[in-house]
Amino acid sequence: MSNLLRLENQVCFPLYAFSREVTQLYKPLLDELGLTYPQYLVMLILWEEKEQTVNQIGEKLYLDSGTLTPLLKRMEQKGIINRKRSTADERVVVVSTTDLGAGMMDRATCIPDQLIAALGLSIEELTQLKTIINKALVR
Amino acid sequence: MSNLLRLENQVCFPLYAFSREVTQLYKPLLDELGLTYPQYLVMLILWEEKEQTVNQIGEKLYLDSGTLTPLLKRMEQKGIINRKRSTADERVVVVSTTDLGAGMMDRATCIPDQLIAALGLSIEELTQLKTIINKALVR
DNA sequence: CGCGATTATATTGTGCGCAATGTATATTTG
DNA sequence: CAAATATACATTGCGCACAATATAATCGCG
Repeated sequence: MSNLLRLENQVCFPLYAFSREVTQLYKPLLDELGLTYPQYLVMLILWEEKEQTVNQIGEKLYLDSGTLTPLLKRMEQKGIINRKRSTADERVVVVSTTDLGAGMMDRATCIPDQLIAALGLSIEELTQLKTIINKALVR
Repeated sequence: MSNLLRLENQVCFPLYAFSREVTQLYKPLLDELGLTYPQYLVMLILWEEKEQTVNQIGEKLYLDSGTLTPLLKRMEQKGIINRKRSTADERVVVVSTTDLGAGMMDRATCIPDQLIAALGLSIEELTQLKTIINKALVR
């Protein structure tokens, strides 16, 4: 068979497997905050900028409303974010952290370091990884 | 706020976004075969070795029966694989390609090259990416 | 102003991914 | 050999992802 079709020769399979692996590495850390990984990404955005529309969140995370609407509703249920229609434009839903959600930031500050340690890659490797991936993402 | 919590400073977010992006790049190519990306990975395994147990597939793809059982049933429905209990050990389900599934390999040979082109990364970058990720995966 | 086009979000349906649990079959051990 | 244990797969339930479509609000253009 074609060598290129061998699983061991795939470039994208390690990427796919590693991405899931990383989510698993986050899990024990995020469990303490009661967040999933996509929910954590939303919180990162809201900790930076208190008010964001669904659209803005979607553009930053490359996710559409089919994913975000139910995800944000679950976060609202947990009491960590608010969702309210903009009065200026009734189509827009503005998302913001509640006090509870804002207060979680302190407990999250240790997560990046813990995760980097769990990955077991050097800073150079991490930088290379990020550089290569960002190059492909930007296109 | 902590610099490490900024979305733009995350290492894992680009990985997560890129992994999904790559699946989207595969989509038009795999649509012609009627496969999803995880199903394509299963076919790669079966094209290499005609008979594989659910367990062997799971170990190679890092997926459990909760994912594989329904996925393999869908592939069986499409008529591209067979699932049958081993007579030697009734617990084991042996998966193999049908003639239809085996015949799809020819049409798949062009996919790796097309995908690499779509990624827009140099061979060196692809090699680096694979090396770094594999190092983290092996641990 | 009115109406077609655009925009923002929601809904529906399908397919993963994974934790937790169930069930049947094998294997090990006393 | 029987009971305990381990193994292989299936099932259930939940949370993403994403395509396709729906709905409502706004915008732009004549």
